[in-house]
Amino acid sequence: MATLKDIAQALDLSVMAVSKALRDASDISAATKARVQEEARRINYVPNQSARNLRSHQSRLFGVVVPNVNNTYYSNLVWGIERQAEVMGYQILLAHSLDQGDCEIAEVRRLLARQVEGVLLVPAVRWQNRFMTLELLRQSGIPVVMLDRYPAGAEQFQQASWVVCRDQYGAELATRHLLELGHREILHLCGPNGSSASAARFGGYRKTMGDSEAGFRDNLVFLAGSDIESGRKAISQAISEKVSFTAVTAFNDLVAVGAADVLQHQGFRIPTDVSLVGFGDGLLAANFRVPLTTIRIPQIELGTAAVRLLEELIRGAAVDPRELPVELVVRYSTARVSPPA
Amino acid sequence: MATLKDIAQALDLSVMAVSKALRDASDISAATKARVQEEARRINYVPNQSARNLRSHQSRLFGVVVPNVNNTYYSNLVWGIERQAEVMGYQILLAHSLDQGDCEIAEVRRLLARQVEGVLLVPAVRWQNRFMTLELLRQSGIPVVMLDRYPAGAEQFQQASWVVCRDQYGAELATRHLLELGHREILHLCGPNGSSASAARFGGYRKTMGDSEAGFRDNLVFLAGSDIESGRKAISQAISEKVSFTAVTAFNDLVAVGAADVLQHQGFRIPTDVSLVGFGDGLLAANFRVPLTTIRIPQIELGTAAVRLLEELIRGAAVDPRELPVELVVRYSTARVSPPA
DNA sequence: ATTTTTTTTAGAAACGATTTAGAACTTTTA
DNA sequence: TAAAAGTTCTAAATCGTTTCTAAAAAAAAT
Repeated sequence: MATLKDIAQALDLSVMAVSKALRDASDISAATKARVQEEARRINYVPNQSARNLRSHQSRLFGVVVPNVNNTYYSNLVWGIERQAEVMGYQILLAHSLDQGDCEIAEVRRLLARQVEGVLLVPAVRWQNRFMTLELLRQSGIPVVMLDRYPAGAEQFQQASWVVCRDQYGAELATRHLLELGHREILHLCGPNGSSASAARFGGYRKTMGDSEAGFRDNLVFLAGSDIESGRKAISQAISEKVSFTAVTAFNDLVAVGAADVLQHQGFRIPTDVSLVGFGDGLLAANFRVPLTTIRIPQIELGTAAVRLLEELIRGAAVDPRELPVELVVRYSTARVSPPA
Repeated sequence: MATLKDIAQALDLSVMAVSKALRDASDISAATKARVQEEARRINYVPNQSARNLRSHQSRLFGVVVPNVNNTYYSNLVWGIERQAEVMGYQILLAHSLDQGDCEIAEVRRLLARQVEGVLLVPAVRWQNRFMTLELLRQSGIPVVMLDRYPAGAEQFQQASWVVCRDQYGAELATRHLLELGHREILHLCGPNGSSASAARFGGYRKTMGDSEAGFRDNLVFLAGSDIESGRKAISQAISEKVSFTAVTAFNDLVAVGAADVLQHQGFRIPTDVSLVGFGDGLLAANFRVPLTTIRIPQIELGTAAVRLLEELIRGAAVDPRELPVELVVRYSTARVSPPA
């Protein structure tokens, strides 16, 4: 592999001059720069980032930790992150937490070993110690931006911030939409415990129900999770408990899909018998068996916004967390409540 | 950030001894190792990978280039890759080619600058020069494993290999399935030009049709691509050309979904009027409006197998490309052909 | 007690770039 | 014409680790 030294020798220059020429420094003549650049191209010179990094303490590397890229929601975040990072001249190291705290911290440690300049993190929902990762990052002086969710009390970490969507408002929109269609018995299938997004969406549901004539009743709330299977289980439980309902709000599209699956198998028609609202608006929502009414999250923007925040943190600025807007997308899984048979 | 030196000073040892102790070298006493490891933990020591890499020429880094992680198919590959890489002690740098040759080569160059020990690549379908990337990698002495597709003639690159699925066989399965259901007029919606996968799947379709009594007719073949929109366009063209057909084989699930969308809008019922087979079996296939009969690709295994091949290449072994098995998954988008009205 | 062998630790150099400081040369200014 | 200023390049030190070589200490053998 060619090095600066090779170029320097070929052109009878100092290594320094070559280094500076390639970085377009001001104190190198245009003629020399041209010669150097040509030679560099000729021998296919690729700078050694490890050496550069070691000396300059600039890795131009971001670490990204998501539960799994398998999930479209997270892969959209990663996509947004990578696109924006590339624009700003950074590359990304991708790691998976599997939503487990111990994996998360192990991965962050590995990222730190690579001298990443910042970390983008979808915090694992299950922590043994909620702040361990943030604490480690603080100790290392590495800023972090969380996406999608964040632990309550994260404000105390100066080098941390987060980008989420307006979860509570989104859930309010969803619930209000159902109320306006005449539904009164509306289930809520909660997301995983320990996720601020779950809490916020549940909060939006509870508030809207409480403010309505329907009122909030906690026997209409079921713990699901964030995947299809959890949606199946939750709705099955609701059915087996013989709860009466005409509509369902789900933590996300996958939970909605799982619920829809079971409902249809049990003979409920959607939306004739049961209306259903998802959250997220991934590819699946629009193309599901019955296209889902859902709350649209600007997933890619979540990623790009997070990188922008991270850059500000790196520059030492104090940044406020951001909340991105959401909107209701009405498709075919919701309809006016049908009069009781 | 704590360094080896800090530990050495605290324990009154040489930097070397500490370095070796942490790597569990054979010529350091157990007592010293214990002391060192304890101190390392105490001060939260994280080794500097850049320095390590610079000196030892081992980055323990793989570069991964996919068109976009947005696409579930590719994100599944990335997931498989990362999982296996982690097992083998490697981290991954993720980059996007957008399926464009110039992006691809630029990204590979950036990966090389990071001293990656190997590259995993889904080659862009559009090359200005098909072998440019492989050539660059050969020059740099970095092995590469391609996934999903590869340029014809790639055998000449000793440090390159690839992992694909049995594309041709899969298309044969799909076509035969339709023939067995009594279909004779079967469309094929091709994948992008320049992809070996497209060619192989088309080949499987052509062979099976040619061998059957139905025979192969090229007016039943339409160029689509790899996304939903391209599926829409291709089927629209088929309809506008007034081609008579009772079944469709699509390059992948997304193309199938796009086609189904248009078909249903135009009043065709699936599978009553038109049978449809996808390829891939992503999340969407099982949960689409009408659950798709499709060819299952072991996407995650594709990723893990690729990493294993890459490791062999790194060890200097000559490896043969791999073909992973596929299987037909019958759902609800295919049915016996209905007698002409 | 001396030599040999084995175990354990230390020193110096190196990896490939950048930072800092300053030298050599040219041009401008007084 | 000498001093000041600007331009262009160079030398040496350095980043944090590992490799290579060798020295010191401990244990075993004579």
